[in-house]
Amino acid sequence: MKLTTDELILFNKNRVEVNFKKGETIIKQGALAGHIVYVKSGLVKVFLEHGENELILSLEGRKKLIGLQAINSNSIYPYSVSAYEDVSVCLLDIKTLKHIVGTNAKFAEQILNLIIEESNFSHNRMACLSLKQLHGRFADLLLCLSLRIYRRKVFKVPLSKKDMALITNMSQESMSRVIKEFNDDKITDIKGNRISILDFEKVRHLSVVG
Amino acid sequence: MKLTTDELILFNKNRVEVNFKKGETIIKQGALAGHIVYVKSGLVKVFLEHGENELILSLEGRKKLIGLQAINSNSIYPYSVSAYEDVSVCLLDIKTLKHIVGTNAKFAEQILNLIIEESNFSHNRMACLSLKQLHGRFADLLLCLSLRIYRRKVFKVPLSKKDMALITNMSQESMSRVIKEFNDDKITDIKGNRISILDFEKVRHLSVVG
DNA sequence: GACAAAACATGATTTAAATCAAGTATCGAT
DNA sequence: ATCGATACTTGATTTAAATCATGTTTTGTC
Repeated sequence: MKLTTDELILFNKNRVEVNFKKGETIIKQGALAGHIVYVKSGLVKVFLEHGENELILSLEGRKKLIGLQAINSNSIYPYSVSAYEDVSVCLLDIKTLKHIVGTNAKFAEQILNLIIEESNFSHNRMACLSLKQLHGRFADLLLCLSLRIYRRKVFKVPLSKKDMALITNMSQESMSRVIKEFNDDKITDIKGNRISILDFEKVRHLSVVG
Repeated sequence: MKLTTDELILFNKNRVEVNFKKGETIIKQGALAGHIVYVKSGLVKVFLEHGENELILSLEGRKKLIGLQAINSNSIYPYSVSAYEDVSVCLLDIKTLKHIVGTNAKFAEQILNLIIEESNFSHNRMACLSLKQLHGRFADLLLCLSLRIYRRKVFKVPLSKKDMALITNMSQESMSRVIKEFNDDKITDIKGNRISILDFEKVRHLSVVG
């Protein structure tokens, strides 16, 4: 999503640039929100901490705003965010943002649109996780990486197989088997952390049929 | 959620009251959004249509606003809504609402808060569906009905066992067995469409442990 | 009230996927 | 280069829950 002039002005006034190392926590669920995060580079995961388990809500890459949900009454982050690789971000003071949202209706409308978009994305992910099985879920991850994050058919990911298993809500062993099948069927060519999508239509089909 | 003065003024100016019969579609996913729905009475389901399947996003009862996600750029409803029983609603013209959102920042902020709240609810539901198993999911349904919708421990629902199975994403047969177990263990007393929660703490516990 | 049609219950079987188990490959540190 | 640790693979077993199959109860209709 492109940023508007309003948002760019805001950025230039209040930005603090920070780098996070691989594995570091960028946003902690439950903490009082001090800022919204704009990802300049690197891949991050947005996730719910739920007792022992975690549920990954989304992967986000460059040019994404994260933490907008904390612009609410209590200013508590409703999820955690951590870095899959070294990440560079801008931190935007949440009070400033809240002030602008409360006074500039056009700006508020745009933030609203961003959150609605995320809400729809989240609903789709819910459908993916609860209606599809292994192959469909992995196909969805491939589509997400290829279309939303890297915008190519061949790319390197900072994700281990274990990470991918967590994202698609399956066991590590199942992940291994699914990848093997995709490779054997010439749908993908996945070696180490290099992913090549060979048959995009088949991936899309598997995503649809579940 | 209580409505503010602003919202009430809006209501009084633009409301059209409509009744829907059990089973009727109130909002159709993919359609151009003409209005936002305020539920005056009756239980409705909000759901994604996903090929043959459907994924129930939430149950909503009286005093809820539904369809806020359609206040976005393209004004397309991102989900369907239908009536579990005879339902009485107010329809609010979406153009009017959009206009107010675009000009009154305080109002926009409130809508934003509502959508953020729904977004958090939705994330929790995602966690429920993908991390918990049968008993935990059913416990969550009981908590939702008892705390969010009816605000009592004994209530009648317009839901068949099949409906409840769909909501908790399990088969009808599993639903039967889970209910039997809950009744046998004196956690609930469910007969026909009357639900009594006998041991609230146990329900809460089952919801937590999954 | 009789009948068909749903809704519901329950036991047996099957299935998808997790877990368990045992291995190999890869990576990082010394 | 060696060692240990971690990541990954792959087959065997187990498990949760769906499906299948059948029976029973409830509901609505004429």
